Amino acid sequence: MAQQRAERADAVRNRRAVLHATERLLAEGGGEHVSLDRVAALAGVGKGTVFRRFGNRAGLLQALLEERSRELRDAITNGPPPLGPGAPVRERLLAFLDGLGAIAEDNAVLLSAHEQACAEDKYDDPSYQFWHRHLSVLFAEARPDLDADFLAHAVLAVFDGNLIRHMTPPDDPRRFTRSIQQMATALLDRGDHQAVIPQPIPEQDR
Amino acid sequence: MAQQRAERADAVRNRRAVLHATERLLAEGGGEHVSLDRVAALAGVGKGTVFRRFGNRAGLLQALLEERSRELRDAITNGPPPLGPGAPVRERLLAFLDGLGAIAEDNAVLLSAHEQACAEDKYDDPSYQFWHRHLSVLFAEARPDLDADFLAHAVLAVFDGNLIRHMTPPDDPRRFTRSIQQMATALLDRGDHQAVIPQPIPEQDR
DNA sequence: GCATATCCGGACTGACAGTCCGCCTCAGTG
DNA sequence: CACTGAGGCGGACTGTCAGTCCGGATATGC
Repeated sequence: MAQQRAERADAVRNRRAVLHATERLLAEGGGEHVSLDRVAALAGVGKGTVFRRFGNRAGLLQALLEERSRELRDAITNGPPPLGPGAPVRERLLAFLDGLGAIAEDNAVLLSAHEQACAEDKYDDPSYQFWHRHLSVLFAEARPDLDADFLAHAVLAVFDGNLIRHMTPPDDPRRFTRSIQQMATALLDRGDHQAVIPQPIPEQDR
Repeated sequence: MAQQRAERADAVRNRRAVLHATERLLAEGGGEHVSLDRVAALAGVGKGTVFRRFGNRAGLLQALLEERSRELRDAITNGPPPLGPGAPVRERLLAFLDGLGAIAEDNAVLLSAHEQACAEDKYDDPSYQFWHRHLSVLFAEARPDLDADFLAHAVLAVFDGNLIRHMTPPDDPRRFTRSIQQMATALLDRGDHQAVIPQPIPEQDR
């Protein structure tokens, strides 16, 4: 039922080659220069093969993204706390943002290219829906007074490849993750006391 | 100095015609179908004219967006409170989000098309920088303990045409604005009830 | 009127996503 | 091994689009 017949050996080989070629092109040139012609050429396969495997440009990039995030997905579903079930909401949320932030920082170019290719249907992508549901549940639990569904979308909207590249200085590759964790923390804190430790910081002008 | 010579009358007429044609195409078809060929044809001008006026696709859409938001920009800089200077931070932020939210809700398709066309250089766009600076100043004042620069980017990241279309039900066109106001409010509230002295707001520099 | 700086139109180029179909190869069978 | 056909393969082909270019038209100042 899962598969009537195993995938043919050459098909498997080609799928790997295409993904690998895509990685290489993304790594060397800017994400815009990754045309499917070039991917096919570098992978040593025909263009038709790329489309048969991945459907379209968005599908190819999505497959790559999925590969990079499968581990995190599994850890959230089945792994030990704080990523997996069982930890307090706050710890779980921070662990999740740490994981997703790392992936995003490491793959900002891929992320940009994917956003570019996806256009509308980004929100139907199963990966997106997984992250959204996870965040949504956490927010709903911690802040039933807010619109958790919206907050989940809002947090994910910040995982924008271009934005990440724009705000990540070379000497501080994890600035993005720290900042979004700080923002999420601020969102979790209700009007009542606790945490955050307000730093004096008199004021900042720019 | 402002202009060595006034713009020629036909040039002005054509610019209007092109912008108007773009509006019409955006309004009837989905944003993706607004090719510059079509815009030129509908406007009754040559393609070259469109490019001479607006530089490229992104420039055209940006011009349209700027037209739709000029009023809000002016109100923030020179208008009366709560949009303009003088109101407490919280009121000013909510008024701003109300205004920008309305524009975004009314122009979600245009917004999507612009994001698609802009790609990287969205963050260099003067309009974007204006909104960002405004938000950044407000956040810095209300929450000196947080990363105001990041928060401003994060809030603007949520103004995504596709996201807005995705989450706006036909019977509640202002859901987006309400939700983002709620989120911003949550971000302003410090964890403790430490008095946030409502300062008379000196003004913003630059 | 006349001169010329400016603008106009649309043919042209190059690049790309996605399709199609005849050929080839793998893998299962006897 | 030889056979066979389902499925995979390649790359030519199509349609579309952004952006360029230049000969010709025209508004404007004198």
